[in-house]
Amino acid sequence: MPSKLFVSAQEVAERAGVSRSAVSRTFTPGASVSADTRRRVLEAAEALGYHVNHLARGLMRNESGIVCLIVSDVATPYRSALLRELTIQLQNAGKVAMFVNTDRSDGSVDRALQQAIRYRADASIILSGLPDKSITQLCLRSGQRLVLINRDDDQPGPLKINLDDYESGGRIATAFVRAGCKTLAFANSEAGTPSLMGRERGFIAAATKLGLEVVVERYGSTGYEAGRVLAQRMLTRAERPDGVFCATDLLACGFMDAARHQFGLSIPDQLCVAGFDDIEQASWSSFNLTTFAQPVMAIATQAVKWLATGGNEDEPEEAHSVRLKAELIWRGSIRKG
Amino acid sequence: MPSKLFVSAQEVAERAGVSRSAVSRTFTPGASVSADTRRRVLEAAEALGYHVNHLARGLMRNESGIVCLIVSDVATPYRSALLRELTIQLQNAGKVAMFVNTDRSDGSVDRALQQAIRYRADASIILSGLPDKSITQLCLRSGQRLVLINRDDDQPGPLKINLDDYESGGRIATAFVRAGCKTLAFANSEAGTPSLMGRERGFIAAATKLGLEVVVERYGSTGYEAGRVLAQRMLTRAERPDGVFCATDLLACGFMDAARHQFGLSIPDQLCVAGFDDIEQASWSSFNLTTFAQPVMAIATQAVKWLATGGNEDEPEEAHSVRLKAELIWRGSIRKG
DNA sequence: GTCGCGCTTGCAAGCGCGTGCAAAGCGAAC
DNA sequence: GTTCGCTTTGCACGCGCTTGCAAGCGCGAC
Repeated sequence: MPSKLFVSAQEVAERAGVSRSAVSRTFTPGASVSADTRRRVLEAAEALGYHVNHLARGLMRNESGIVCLIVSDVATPYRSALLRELTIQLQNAGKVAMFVNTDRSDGSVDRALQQAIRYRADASIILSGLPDKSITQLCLRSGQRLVLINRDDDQPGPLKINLDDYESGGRIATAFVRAGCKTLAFANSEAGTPSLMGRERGFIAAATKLGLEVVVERYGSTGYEAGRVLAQRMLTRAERPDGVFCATDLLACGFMDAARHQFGLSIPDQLCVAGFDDIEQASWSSFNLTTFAQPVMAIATQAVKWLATGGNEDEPEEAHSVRLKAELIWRGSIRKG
Repeated sequence: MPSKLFVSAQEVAERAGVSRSAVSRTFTPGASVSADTRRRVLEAAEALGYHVNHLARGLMRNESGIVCLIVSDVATPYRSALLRELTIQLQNAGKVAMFVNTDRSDGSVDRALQQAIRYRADASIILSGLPDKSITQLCLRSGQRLVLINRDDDQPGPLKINLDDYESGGRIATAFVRAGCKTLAFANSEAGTPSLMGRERGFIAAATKLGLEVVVERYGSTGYEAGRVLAQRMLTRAERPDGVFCATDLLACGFMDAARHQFGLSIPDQLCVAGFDDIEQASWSSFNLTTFAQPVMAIATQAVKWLATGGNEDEPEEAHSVRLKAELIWRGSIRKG
């Protein structure tokens, strides 16, 4: 318990020889203060090291300026990239990011949202997991905005930002066929989130339409290790696939490493690989991975814009949903058709 | 401006038929409430969806529960790993993490600290950059704890957590010599932070003592691309180094990729490489990098412990400084001696 | 029956701030 | 000099909460 030593508006007022209201108004954009008063207040504030107490301000204004970011696996390249973009844009919008880490345990997201409520966050952005419907309702009733990124929930109210996962799956299938691949495969994790499943379904559908079957394997998380295991499973099959779409770049990295170092395969000559996310490592020359770029910046922009505009309650539900396009980044892990 | 719809203690009190104080006490650990009252309050709170307003609580208690994390380059593997560990441990300690992104611009860290002050953060943890002395003082005067990680500042007051960078440099020099390396080099960035320079100096000192000279190059940031450039510069020298210590793993990854794919060198046969940080990618089979592990967990533990114990003002200044050991992780990028 | 003790409970003050309201100040217009 | 209109200023209240204080209550001991 720190002794209360933060300097308050009262002290500034006394030093500047004005009323406390004058101090308050000086730090409230748009309030009516004469140039002279403002100057004296600012001088006193500077000298004393005064900074407006946003806790108290939030109490009055009923608007804390806090936005809660709810996310698991922060240390993952894609997640941390998105996080970075979000925090930067939030800062530029005058908000401050509060950060809650979730694990995969039940109710973890719910607890995170309760934390957001306790701090009266203006909004919460959910990058992982799905909250319980009741708590979502509580948030919305409390006037808290909600953004779901790649979550694909059907509750009305939150802003939902999604990608064209299904179509991307289709696009890459075509690319594999053009490259002359005969045996396609999809390497997925067991997570089974809507985005991952969308890619899978789109890939299978397009391949089928093109007259090719797709082998699907699902294992573990969306990380590097799972990619290695998937490679072991797939590359030992009687009919070895020669075109593999991995649900994420990390899976692809693990897959490629195993394919090359354990199976001695050459990419893209003997095996074509594609990923999804366009994490930094995808561009490293060890991988040189053809992949889909998550429009991280656009996602963040959309999310922050929604918070800023204060999105009307009465606008049509369609307005609460945004679909962005994942851009295909062509590198060297698929043969040129 | 959300209409005030958060439910307050008052409403809970009315519904439960008790006074507002009773509600407050129910949610204050250690306060005196009868089992019966507590039960009725909890029921009412549950029904109404009440959550204590931590903004108001912070105002009274003069303790917000907020800890501010100040960091640049969040999307970098090492940073995000540390961040992850910190947020998890903070959460377990009942704190909540507030997140401020800094760029490399002047005063960026100072602005971040001001943000921390505005929200009356109980503490700030600085992972990047260095604050101005005046603002550090202001923080301390205001009763805010400060933690500097790998920052090596000499101001008294903050807790300083550092590694044995110098000694690590020495250890790896020995390893190179044992592996039979004849021409050593140190690949550094231009950042020139104390930790990077410590590794450099320790490496040079040990190598010199062992009778070897060290070529030093510094370029760019601590990232992959800089590693590539450094490889280009170093591997085209007349006397090509055969043992290279890279200041960070990312540099090492870039260096290795260039060495293999551009110069056709085989690692560790023709070239030994070591890094620092032990980021996840270091363990990938494409790199299989011998490196030093940052004791991320221990760093976080130390930082959080310091916040919890409320560190006495009057304890000796030495207690404000912690030195941790980086563990050498032996993989395959250095020949066995 | 009375007293005293310990646990509960309500009252009220106050944390630092924003803001409506009315009084004050000031200059221009007549 | 008076009036009008606009800007600036201070007062006082309230945001939702914690907490010291004193009153209330139940109960066993005498």
